[in-house]
Formats: sequence, structure tokens, C-alpha cells
Amino acid sequence: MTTRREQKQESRAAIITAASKLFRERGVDNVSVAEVMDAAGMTHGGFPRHFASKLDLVGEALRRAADETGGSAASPVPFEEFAATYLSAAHRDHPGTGCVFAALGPEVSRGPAETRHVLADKIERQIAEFGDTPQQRAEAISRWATLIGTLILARLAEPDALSDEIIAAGRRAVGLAD
Amino acid sequence: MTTRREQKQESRAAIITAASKLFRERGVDNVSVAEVMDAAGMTHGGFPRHFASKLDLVGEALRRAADETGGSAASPVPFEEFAATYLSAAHRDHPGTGCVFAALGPEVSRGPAETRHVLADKIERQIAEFGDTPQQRAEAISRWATLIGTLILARLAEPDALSDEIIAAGRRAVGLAD
DNA sequence: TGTACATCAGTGAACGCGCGTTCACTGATGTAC
DNA sequence: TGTACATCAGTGAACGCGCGTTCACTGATGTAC
Repeated sequence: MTTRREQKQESRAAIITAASKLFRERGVDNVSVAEVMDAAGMTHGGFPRHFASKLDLVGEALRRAADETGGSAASPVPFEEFAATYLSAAHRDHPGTGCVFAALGPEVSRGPAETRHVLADKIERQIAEFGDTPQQRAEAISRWATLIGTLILARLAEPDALSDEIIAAGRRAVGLAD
Repeated sequence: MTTRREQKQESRAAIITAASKLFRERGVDNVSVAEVMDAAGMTHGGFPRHFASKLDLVGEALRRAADETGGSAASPVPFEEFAATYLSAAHRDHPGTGCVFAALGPEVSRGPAETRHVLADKIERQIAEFGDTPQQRAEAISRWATLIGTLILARLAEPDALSDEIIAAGRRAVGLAD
């Protein structure tokens, strides 16, 4: 038996899940609160029971999206596996379930501090896991940057063959076999 | 003596210049036509004499921004010089005059085909200049991607020391001395 | 256990506001003769 | 060269429309006794 409190938490989680996907697919500014609520199976009038504002929701949605990436600190995904999934046609073609930095990085960096901090925190935690020596960190940072930049170029490029060539170039650069 | 036709072309150029800067600084959706026209020294009512729609202006502004990058095909900037300028605190802190891919890549890739093609064309032309062999192209593509990804992470990261570390890591990765 | 009342998640309608677009107007430039 | 008319870049005001937000209301859940 689910209590009223639990049901509310489930609704809240459904809203965040829907927002996290829609924002990455279409951009924060191009998704209305009404669309998010609809995707979560509700009407938009219920929104303020869960969030103080759209900005508040954006923060939670970014946190969710950021936390989906790279496994947990307890069980990190090996880099090769991570990169092979990251630089793939599937990831390129499905931003809604993909990397939040490649999907929303620039617009979040221009936005309010409140939401920028969410991604800044993720970057800080991620880099902290990269290693202790400056060399380890530097190498891991630049590999990560290569993944992000490659995906962004691949999503823009036309025709498909060029986009595929970009992904292949990225895979080579981070040490994956073809 | 400037003719009326020349004056109009100058106005048009001023609008595109202002838009190109403002869009990169704050995002296409967060800059109104009125703001662009104001920055160009006019009121917004004159806008339709120059552009069929905001989308039309966005296309021109992206083309302008893309063409500013990397020198001309006739006199390309050497990679080391390009990268040293690209991965700098100045570029990180002034997106309005910087790389259009790092500033607007993701949102343009989600947008209408009309504007996406502008950046896709630039990517195609740029990669064509990278060389003839697949190896040359692949290496140049991945270096370019590293620049873009590094700048995006550096613009998001906090505190400043971490952002600087990210830039330094990118510089090392593309072969620049510290 | 039952009853009466309180709470509040979610509904549906309405509100301002900002933005892209449209348009009548003006006055300087350009053209025809 | 001069004059009368046409053009049209730019102005300023107004228009719809979509969006974030607000709010009275409802009815199921929760609480008090």
C-alpha cells in the first residue's frame, strides 16, 4: 500500500525523469513546464506542488542527468567501456538519455549560477575520481573533453558518412580499436 | 559619398555582427530581435527590411561566426597558434567573439535544418582542409574535438583553479608547452 | 471500529509578460523629365 | 540644372501567441477522538 507521501514522491520523480530527458533532447528553453508535466502524466497546474519554479526543476533534472553518467563512485565503469558506448551512433542519435555536458553544457554555462553549479559540482567530483597525480588527472580530463567535443561535432555534421568519420576519429584518439 | 544601397548593406552587416556576438554570449533563444537591433543602433521595427525572420538572421549570424574561425582557406592559421589562442582564459571568458561550436553547437544541432546546415557546412569545409589521408584527417578532427570539449568543460567548471587545470590539460593534450 | 473534520495532490482556468511579427507613417534619397 | 514624383530604410505602436505562474476548487487520503 502506497501512502500519499510516497505517491507524491513518485510524481516528483516522474516529473524529474521526464524533464531530464526532454531537456536533453530539445533544450531547456524549448520545453515548457506543461510539456514536462504532460510527459509525466499530469496537467501543468500541479507543478507548483513539487517545484518552486521551472529553474528549480531544471536544477533537479540536470542533477539527475549528471548522476546517470559514468557509473557510481563505488562501481566506476572502466574507461574503455565508457568511451565505446559514448562514441557510438546510438549515443549520437539519442541525446535524451545521453551525456548532459554534450547536450546542454554551453547553455547551462551561460545560465543562472544555481543550475551551473549542478554541472560544475559533477565536473569537480568526476575529476577527483580521475586520479591523484596531476598527470593522471590531465590525461583523463583531456580524454573526457575529446569525447564531449567529438559527440558535439558528430551531432552537427552532415552527411552521415562525415559524422561517422568524426566518431571513428574520436574512438581512435581515445585508444579504442576500430 | 555613400549611396542608400550601401547604407542598407552597412545596417545589415551591423545587425549580423551584433547578432553573432550576442547569440554566442547568451544563446539564440535568450536574445530578442529587439536587443539585436538595439545593439546595431536601430529600433526593432526596421528588422523585416533586412531579414525574413529571426531564423533567417540566426543563419547569417552563425555563418559569420563560423567564418571568423581558423583563418581563411587561403591563409590558414598554424595549428599551434590556433590552439594556443583557443585554449586560453581570454577565450573562455569571452564567448561572444569565440568559437561558435563551443558556444552554440548543441543547441544548433537540435534546431531547424536551415541553421544546422550552416555549421555542418563549416565542419565539412574545415575537415576537408585537414588533409588528404584518413590518418591526417582523423588526427586533426580529434584535436579539434579536444579543443571544443575542453573549452566547454572549462566554461562550466568551478572554482577557477579547476577551470584553469582543465585548460592546461587540454593544452598538454594537443601538444602545447605549458 | 466508526465518524467528523482537516489536509493537500492534482485539475482546469485565468493572469501577465515578453517576444516575433506586422503595419501605417515619415522624411531623406533616388529617378524621370 | 531644376522640379515633381516615387521609393523605401527606419520609426513607433500594435497584434497574437506561448509560456511561467497563480489560484479557486475537488475529492481522495489522513487524523483526531
